[in-house]
Amino acid sequence: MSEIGHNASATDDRLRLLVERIERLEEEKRGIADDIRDVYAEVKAVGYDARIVRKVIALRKMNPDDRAEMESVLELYKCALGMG
Amino acid sequence: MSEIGHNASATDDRLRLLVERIERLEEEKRGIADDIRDVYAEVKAVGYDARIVRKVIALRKMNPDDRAEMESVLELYKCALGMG
Amino acid sequence: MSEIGHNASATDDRLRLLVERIERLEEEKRGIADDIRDVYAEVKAVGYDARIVRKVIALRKMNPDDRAEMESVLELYKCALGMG
Amino acid sequence: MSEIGHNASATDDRLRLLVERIERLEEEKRGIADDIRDVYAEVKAVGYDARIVRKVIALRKMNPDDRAEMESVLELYKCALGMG
DNA sequence: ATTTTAGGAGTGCAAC
DNA sequence: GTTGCACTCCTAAAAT
Repeated sequence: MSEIGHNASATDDRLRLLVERIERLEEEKRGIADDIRDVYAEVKAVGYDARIVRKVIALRKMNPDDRAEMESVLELYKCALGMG
Repeated sequence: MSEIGHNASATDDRLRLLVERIERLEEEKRGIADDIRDVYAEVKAVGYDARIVRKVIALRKMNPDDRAEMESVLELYKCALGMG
Repeated sequence: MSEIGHNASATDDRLRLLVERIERLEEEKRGIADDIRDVYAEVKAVGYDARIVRKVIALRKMNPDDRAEMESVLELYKCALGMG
Repeated sequence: MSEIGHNASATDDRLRLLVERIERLEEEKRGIADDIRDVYAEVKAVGYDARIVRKVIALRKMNPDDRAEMESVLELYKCALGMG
């Protein structure tokens, strides 16, 4: 049983270490998410519309050509639907 | 026990009925979601950009004043960030 | 220009029809979601914990194999923490 | 107009700074998400089932009371279906 | 290539 | 009214 027990323990430890690494990283990630939430709170506190700031940030993530294309297609569809 | 048994059954039935009503409604909802998916497939099949059609539909959901306001604020922020 | 105008209109109509179909379906979907909300209100009104009812319904959605797997994972977790 | 111009610039800078802080934090967050992905790759490489490891980690996140509640709900579900 | 799956974003609801 | 929570949807990665 000692052999088996030893092997099982080694396996358990390896799994445990991996799990703990992931959990630590997830905690860091959560911390950063909290920071982001705080900044959005500040955005709102100083009078900006957080929802729109989110949209702007999403737009900034796109490359300029894609953004221009998207915007022009959107205009096209809006016109087609009488929303111009 | 018959009293308790009877009460428990009545309670179980009431719960079961509520659960089954919810499940039936959820199934209906899923069916409609599937239909929507199908229409988007058709949107794409005839050459439109489904993602942008989604955006247009979201815009149509807003009342015109809110939409105008949102669009103007978005422009404002874009200019503030040199994305004009 | 009449040709172009005609084509453009036909295209516009096709888009519009698709959009309207989607909007009608989304409205139906919203109606059903409202019905579900009502049933949950009733669930709560007669004394059940709506949150737990949600969990029960989620469990009922799972197939037996997944449920069995989930249970074995629970055991695994307990063993890993010396709670076996 | 210089006053107004100055104020506008100050406002713009404030928005820009907030946006840049958010973008930096989001980049950090993405970096950590990548690290997590790497650990899961290692989990798999040494022979564990990453999907089950995910479930275990999710279970470890729950507090004991929630876990106890979940278990009792499982029982409830089984009873409701005559599997008690 | 296709299909599934996880992660993330956005939306709406309820509780405080 | 605001904050947090739950659900839904969408996108991007992974596996087959």
